[in-house]
Amino acid sequence: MSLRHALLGMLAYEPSSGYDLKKAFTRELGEYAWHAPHTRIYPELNALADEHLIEVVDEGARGRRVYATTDAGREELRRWLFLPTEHGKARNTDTLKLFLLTSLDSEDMRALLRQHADESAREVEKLTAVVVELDAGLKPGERPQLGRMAAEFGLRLHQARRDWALWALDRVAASR
Amino acid sequence: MSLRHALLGMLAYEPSSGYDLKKAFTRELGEYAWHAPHTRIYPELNALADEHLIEVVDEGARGRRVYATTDAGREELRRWLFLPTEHGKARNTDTLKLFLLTSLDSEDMRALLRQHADESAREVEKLTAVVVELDAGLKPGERPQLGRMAAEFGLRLHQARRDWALWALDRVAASR
DNA sequence: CATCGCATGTAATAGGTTACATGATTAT
DNA sequence: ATAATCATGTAACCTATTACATGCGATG
Repeated sequence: MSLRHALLGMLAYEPSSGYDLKKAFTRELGEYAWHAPHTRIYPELNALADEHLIEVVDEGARGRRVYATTDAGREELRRWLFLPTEHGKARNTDTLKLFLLTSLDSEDMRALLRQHADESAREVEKLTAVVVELDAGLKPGERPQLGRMAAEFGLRLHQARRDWALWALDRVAASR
Repeated sequence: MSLRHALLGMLAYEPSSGYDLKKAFTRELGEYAWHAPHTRIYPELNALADEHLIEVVDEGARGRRVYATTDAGREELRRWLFLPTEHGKARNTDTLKLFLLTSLDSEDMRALLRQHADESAREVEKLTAVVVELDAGLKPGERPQLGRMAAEFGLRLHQARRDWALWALDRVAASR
């Protein structure tokens, strides 16, 4: 049940409406960490509010409700964040596809590795540009920004994926 | 619906029983790519067999059924593997935890980054040992092994995570 | 002959996806 | 006025988790 903690964390970082959160999920968060459609976000917000882990701090036009994490919510978030990593419960489609490569014949395998290397290389380019842009507008002494951390993380992850794919291509070529 | 493709791929790589697959899911596959409990594996195997994407190739003691991927199954697997990566649908608890760091105060944040860096460093050590062992027993010209590819991938991923956490620690220290 | 691991399953519940739905406000 | 976007929801269906359950075969 990570969705509730994602919401708790995002609302602790910055009070937002369900609609705001929905948009955040379509950005960095949905790309690398966690995705949820609005049809899950709204019910979960209502449940969290019922349990007093979040609360309405503002109401706007069109029934807009801005939530923030309560003290109880922050405690629950902190508890969850410090929980040790659970092993052996991965669920990552991209990684799965890389693993299943070995069930293809060599030609298909090379083609797919090439595709993965190219895809990751493109992501590296894109994220490098994002990082340059973010760093240009940085004021010294500011608090660490979610977006900057996320971009750096994505960058390093894609570099690793790209390098792995190139390594694997070499390996397939060598074993002919 | 990645589970069916995970099964299709594993059975294409090597014919196995549901019990064999269950064990594979608790190893590399479940650690990095995809996890499923036996209560999902068996019903899905039955569904795949009904659709003639896999078939029983052997029966053993205690009702053991060994399945293999059919030609139709291989086609479906290939189609899925070559599908372009879907963006913005991530679901990765570890990465989520890294992102939500920024909602903690600086002290907690440093402690958690330290924890993540240590955890990844331990994984790097573990996987380096695995890689050394696998390479020692390698015959030249053998077909690329699932385990070796997986270990290398995990190794590079954890190196990237560790380096990111160390980078983030530096950054938090600098912003004080 | 007891215990451990093999091997598969059902049922209840929780969580996630997709399709459908509605109304308010802002910009053109 | 009209379209686009804001803002939230329900319902049906599918997928996943957890608890419970059973019997066979090998090993000591």
